[in-house]
Amino acid sequence: MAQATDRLRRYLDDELGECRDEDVERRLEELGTLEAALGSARVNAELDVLSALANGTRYTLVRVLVAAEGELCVCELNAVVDVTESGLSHALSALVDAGLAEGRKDGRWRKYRATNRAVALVTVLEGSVTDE
Amino acid sequence: MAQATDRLRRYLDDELGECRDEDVERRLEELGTLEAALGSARVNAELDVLSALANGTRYTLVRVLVAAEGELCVCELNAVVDVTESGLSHALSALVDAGLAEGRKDGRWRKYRATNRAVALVTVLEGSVTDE
DNA sequence: AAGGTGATTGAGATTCTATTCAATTAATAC
DNA sequence: GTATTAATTGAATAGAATCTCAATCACCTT
Repeated sequence: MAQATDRLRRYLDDELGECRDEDVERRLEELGTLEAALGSARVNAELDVLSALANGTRYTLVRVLVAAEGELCVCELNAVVDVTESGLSHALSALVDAGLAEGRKDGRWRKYRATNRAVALVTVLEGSVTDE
Repeated sequence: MAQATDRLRRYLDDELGECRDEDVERRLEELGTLEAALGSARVNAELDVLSALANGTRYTLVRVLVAAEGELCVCELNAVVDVTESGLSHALSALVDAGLAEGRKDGRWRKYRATNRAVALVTVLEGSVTDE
């Protein structure tokens, strides 16, 4: 950290024309403010969601559930991803934990649907990756 | 796949009251359509973006760059993440590859900024993870 | 040109993740 | 009750991602 601070000092010296200890302190505080703007708990929550989505199997499931605009049975989802039944169950469980899917029991079948969060994220991803 | 199809057949039999071969075929095709709605190339592109974001170091960088609303020097970014200079460089490189950041050389310093894509995604993530 | 500094790159060790197999739970049918 | 099927859970392993170290490139200053 000390070395990084040295470099920052030289940078500020370059930018400001001069650089005193207080300039470095101030800039470090500004950067810390940017970082802490929303708190690490929130960043971690967002990271959990991103991590849940960042996998081919899980993202495919989310995409299909969003496209379906309603519930799909596990046995149906099994046809769209290339994993074992167990792998599918793990994937769905992770999506539920991340608030991206909801499941309910219907007799001996179990059905899942996409949450609003999933719909919002898929929509933005589609849009933002399109306008390449 | 054959076994999964058997289960799907029993499910459809349950849902429809009866189930012929063509019912299973039709449902499989419907599911395939949902999956292929946007093409795997596009899904892969979206997955690349998600993978780039789904890491503490990189997501923190994106959050800080978005919050900064402008350029930040590598030497400044070094103060907000807890990795070596090398690790920071790798992280920034991955963000650029994913279209989440842009870098430019400014004399002997190098500066990065968030792209519109990054702003859009961070905004939605903030919003969707808030309304828990 | 030489030296110093900012930043990147590639390789390797470590750490995490995704998937499968085996076992278990839950629901229905007999 | 027992059997059968749907789905989940936990443990183990194979594979991928992340980080650091060392070396290198790029730019500025003298």
